[in-house]
Amino acid sequence: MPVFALVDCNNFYASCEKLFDPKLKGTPVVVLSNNDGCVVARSAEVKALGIPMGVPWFQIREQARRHGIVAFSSNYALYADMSNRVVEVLSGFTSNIEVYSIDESFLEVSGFSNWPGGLAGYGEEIRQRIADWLGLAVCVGIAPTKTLAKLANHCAKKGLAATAGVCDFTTMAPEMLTCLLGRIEVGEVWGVGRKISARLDAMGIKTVRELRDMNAETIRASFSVVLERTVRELRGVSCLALEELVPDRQQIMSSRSFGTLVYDLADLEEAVASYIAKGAVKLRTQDSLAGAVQVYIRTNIFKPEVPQYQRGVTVPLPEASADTRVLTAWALKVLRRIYRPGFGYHKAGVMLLNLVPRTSRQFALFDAQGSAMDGRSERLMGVLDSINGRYGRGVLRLAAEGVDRSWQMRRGNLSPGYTTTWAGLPRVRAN
DNA sequence: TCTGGGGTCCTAGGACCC
DNA sequence: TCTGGGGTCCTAGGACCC
Repeated sequence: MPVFALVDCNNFYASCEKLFDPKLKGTPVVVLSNNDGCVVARSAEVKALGIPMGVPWFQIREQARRHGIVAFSSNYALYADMSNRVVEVLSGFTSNIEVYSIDESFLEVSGFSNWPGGLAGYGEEIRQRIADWLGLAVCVGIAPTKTLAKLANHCAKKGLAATAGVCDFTTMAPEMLTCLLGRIEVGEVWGVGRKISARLDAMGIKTVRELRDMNAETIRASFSVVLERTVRELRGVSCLALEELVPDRQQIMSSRSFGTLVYDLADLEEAVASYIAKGAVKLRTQDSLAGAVQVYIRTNIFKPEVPQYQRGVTVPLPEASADTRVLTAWALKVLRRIYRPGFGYHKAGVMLLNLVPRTSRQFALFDAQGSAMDGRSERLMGVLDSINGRYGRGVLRLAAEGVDRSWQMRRGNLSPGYTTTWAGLPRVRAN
């Protein structure tokens, strides 16, 4: 029987920002989405103020000023680096890890029940070590299924039936657990989102306990096999395994809202070329080729009073490729086809689709001279990636990506790259 | 003035096959 | 008078996650 521990960082992005600036201790901190659009992370102080997740920043700016909230633009380089450090510390506990998201990992811990203090003691040690070594707070939920481990983590975070950030369902008396699940809203369950919550609510199912006790076949008939699996997991039947190997992406998306409205085709071309370049790096990192490219552009959907236009078109490539030049040429061809002058564009994006492993490439029938045959493309892209890997992303790039890039997103309150750039290293002064 | 980005999985329905 | 049964593949749309 497996036992899962879910380790989840508290207020992760906000905690990363606070970590390197001691002055922020006790200060309410939010982190904003790209373009400084929405609130995507809140420190404990901000949550206490009742500011909801996902709210547009401009709507609460005045309120934030009154409460002295400090806002940061997203610094993904910092968060990704701290995330890697957390995973490294966790790797010291067990090698059976699934890195589920930037701030969460599942661990398979059935072998550690003899640990001093049991699995809860094990969880406590994880918490302590991450706090000591990285200065970050995490909560640990332990249970026989992943879905229950998520809920246990929720209890640990909310202080429900848990001591100091660890909650272990495996040692809890069944009546206790039932009682606890009866106090948690069904929408907290992993896999139950807004829509399903509303439908369950209409059926009179409001708590986790009520969902757990539903007939699984009924749930399957009225919802789907996915929710049926959730019900079984809530009963302690493990249906979801630890996924230690990260499968290759099936599609790669790259898109951004612009810092200001974009009217010119030339600017859109630069943006699309940049997004392709970014996606192509990911593509080559997983050693895949794209068999199709999609490009889309759209005006600002939040401004229905201005003329609206949006269009996206997918082209299959004659031969799958991971060459930035090839992908860019196709993407620009699509863009020129869908572009309509006179609109203020708010966002553009590209998708790399029909991905296949490079080793199972299908050559084009009528293109014996093609880039695939000579290996020069792969060598060039290899050099491109290694130079950018060493000197920074975008140091070497196609001219199509532009120089001025007036369309780039806003990042007005970006913190330094504390752990990722030399100039950003924190300084410690001894008095 | 101002509203993120990047993914996965499942299902239903249509086209097509023998 | 009367028109089957069983299957695959693809796509679009909808749900979910962080």
